[in-house]
Amino acid sequence: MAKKRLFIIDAFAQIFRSYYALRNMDNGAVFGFTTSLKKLIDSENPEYIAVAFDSPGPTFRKEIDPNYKANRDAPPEDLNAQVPFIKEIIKAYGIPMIQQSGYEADDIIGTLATKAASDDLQIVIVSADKDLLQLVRGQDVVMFDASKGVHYMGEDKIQDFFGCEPHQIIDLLTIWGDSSDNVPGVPGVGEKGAKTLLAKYGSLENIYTHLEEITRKSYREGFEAVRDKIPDIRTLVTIKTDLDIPFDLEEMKLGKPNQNALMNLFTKLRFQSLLEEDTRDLATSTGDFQAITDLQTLQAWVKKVKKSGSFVFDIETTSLDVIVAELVGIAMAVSEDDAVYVPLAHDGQDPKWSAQAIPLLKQLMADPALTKVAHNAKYDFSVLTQLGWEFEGVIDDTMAMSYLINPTGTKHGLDDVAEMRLGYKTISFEEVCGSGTEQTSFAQAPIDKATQYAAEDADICLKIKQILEPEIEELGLARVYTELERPLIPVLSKMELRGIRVDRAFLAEMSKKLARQTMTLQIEIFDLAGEKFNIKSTKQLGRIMFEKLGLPVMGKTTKTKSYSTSEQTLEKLAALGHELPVKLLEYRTLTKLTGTYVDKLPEMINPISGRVHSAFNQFVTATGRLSSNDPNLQNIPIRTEVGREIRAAFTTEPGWMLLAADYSQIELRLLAHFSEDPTLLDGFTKGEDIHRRTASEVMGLPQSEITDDLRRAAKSINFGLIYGMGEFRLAQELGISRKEARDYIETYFSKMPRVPEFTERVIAEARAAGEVRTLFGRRRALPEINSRNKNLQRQGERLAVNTLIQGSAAEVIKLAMIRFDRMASDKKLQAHLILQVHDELVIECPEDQLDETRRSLRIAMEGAGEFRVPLTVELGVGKNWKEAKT
DNA sequence: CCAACGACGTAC
DNA sequence: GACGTACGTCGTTGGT
Repeated sequence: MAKKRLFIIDAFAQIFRSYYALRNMDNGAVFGFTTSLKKLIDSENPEYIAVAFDSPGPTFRKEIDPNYKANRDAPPEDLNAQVPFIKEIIKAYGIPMIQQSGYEADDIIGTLATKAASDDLQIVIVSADKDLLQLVRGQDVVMFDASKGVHYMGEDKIQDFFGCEPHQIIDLLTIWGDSSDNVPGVPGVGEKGAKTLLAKYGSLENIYTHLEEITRKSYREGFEAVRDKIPDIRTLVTIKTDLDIPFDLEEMKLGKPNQNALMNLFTKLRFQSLLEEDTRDLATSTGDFQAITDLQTLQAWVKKVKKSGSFVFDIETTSLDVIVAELVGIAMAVSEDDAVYVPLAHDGQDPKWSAQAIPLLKQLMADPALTKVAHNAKYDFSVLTQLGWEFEGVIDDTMAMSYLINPTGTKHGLDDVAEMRLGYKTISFEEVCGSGTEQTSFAQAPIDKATQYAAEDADICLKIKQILEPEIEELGLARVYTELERPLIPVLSKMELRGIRVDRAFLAEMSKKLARQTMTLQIEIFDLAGEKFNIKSTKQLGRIMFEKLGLPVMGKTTKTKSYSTSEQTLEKLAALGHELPVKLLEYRTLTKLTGTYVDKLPEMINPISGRVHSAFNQFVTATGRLSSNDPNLQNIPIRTEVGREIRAAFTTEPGWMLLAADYSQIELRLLAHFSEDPTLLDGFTKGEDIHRRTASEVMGLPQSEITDDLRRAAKSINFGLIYGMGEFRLAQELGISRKEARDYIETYFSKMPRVPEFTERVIAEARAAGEVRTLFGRRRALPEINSRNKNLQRQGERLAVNTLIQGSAAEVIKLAMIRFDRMASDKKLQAHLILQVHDELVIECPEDQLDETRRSLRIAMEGAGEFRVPLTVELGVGKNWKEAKT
């Protein structure tokens, strides 16, 4: 039988190597150490494993020779910061860490190797440090270096490295010394001399016996000079093998890692690849969940739910589209591993059953004393309210919790969170309903399979809640959760369900006009190019412009070394008097409009409601803004006249009106509030044109003398502050030199010093905490702000400032939405929120409620926060969105 | 045939 | 290398 193996890892050797190999990565040392540990375990499958650490304080060698390792720089601060994580990971793997005050890892390894090596146990030293070769003994003790081609190194390798016999290594090192550890050795004798002499005389002792025979004078003198010091040097280079450390082989037995702890660590460290890898082959659940198909059992469950005060639920439907979705069943859970599924409308089920069951379930949802918990509650809420169910009481959402805990980097789907937080792989929807063309509706799924799937989701959601809820509390996210994100969920649901009316005929007419213009442009472009080609292919276009027609290459090349044909490049070429780029710019504008909006919006009209129901996503952005998709209604054109025309297609029903309300300069007002800059505060308080006011202040001129150019410069800086703009970008923006841009910024900062003071404060706090917090306490982790990569650091600083301002503004408008929704329902207004576009709300209401709605909207928005400057809203009314904005 | 990606462009 | 946050379209690429 083969020997069992004990792998002993030289911790700092591995850590240093990883740190320098991955110095551009955040926590690179942790990542490198972890991956090589995993690789070692996977490829070698060790029976036993241990990690040896150097003692942090002075070692006995230092006492012998104060110069020992005195040449070493202190380890970089950001490496030290990573060590605790590495220890956590080793701990999660259940691997013992051994450290002995006053000794180095080498000594621990030496001792273990000597004590433990036996006929049954082979010691494998994991290190690339050749000094450790002195411990190698036949088959009992070998070295392992995964980074080299040769993995195992035995005694036979000693000749390669040292050119001497195994027993001569210590003598060799004593003579040679070790410059990296600042061990002197024999002066004047280097590697070559040491080897030759040892080969001739066999040992250091024998060299001294025959010292007079040595012909080279410098060698003789060297040996004479250190004769007294030889014992000390020998001690320095000799690895201890007799430390008094306990040795418990059983503890070193490699077991299963603590997946939960690892997942948490990898999540915290944002090691995406490790997270995926570690959960990839996890077993799926073989839980045994029951379906409820009789009234008595259901009644018992309802009773249990009421007694518990809260329950997790998850609905199963026929579609992800909430407008058409039909309810197929509901899963519920009140405690761990105790979930049920109530099938309601599976194929072949008796409709009498759902007629009995649904009222009981409805009653639960409408019970104000019961807290409901769901993952992505907006979906369940939407489907059920669409079907006429009513909700009272708190609805918790584990997706919201997951997002608030880590808004960047990770996904928040139930399956994703389960994998990450529980290390648990759920039954996939495909396993129940098939995939691709084979896919069937959930209603066709057999009830037993459906039960395992649906009840598991409820069970998982409950388990996730138990982990995330305390975390929300601990991370100080309770306020943003309970006051903002949670109450916003039904508001967004209602917005999505309501949708917006789109004038199909108007767009069809517009499409025709644009198609004619596009066709004309296309012909002109082919004419100028001298051939037909695909204008939308940047590759082909680049070839035509820069190779065939020889236009000057100005806008540099892109990442993939193709020519840039961006708007900026085309503008520059157009300015040189070239005709083709002018046509291309027009062509781009028109095809963009048709391709993205004019021809696409009609396709998005829901045949059932006749309206467009775009999604408003709450758990996507890094800052706390909403996002919108299918279609994205947050990037409908407004800057060009032809683009703005598209907004006229967003309309309302006869007898109804649209209201569009914008916050005026909300982000700059927040900048004024946070920085307490007197100029900004005064300007906003007096209702002045803020860009003109700042320009006046900075230039020391009355506002009446501020030219358009000066105002434009001030405006650019004002906005640039929010984004963390540098002088390079400002120069580009204003078409001035870098020096001029730098002067502008300097003058601005000197006249309004509170502003740079504010950004510096935010940055300093973000650096200290490794995260930034918004008005409501939302967090965004910013590991890059402490990176040793200067560019990443700068990036982190910009993100800190921008996230505070953008995120806080997003919170103000979210609160306004909640307030408006509540006011409208309190006042029994029929008004509905329709759209949110970051600083704008669009509402539709009956004409006869216009005044009341308008008042409520203004109050909801302007009163959404108390700041050092007023929040003001610009409010317009019209039959369509374009009209309402003017 | 499809998924992933790059380039580009729209919004705030 | 140089200003933040999103999403959609198109063409290309690199697989199946």
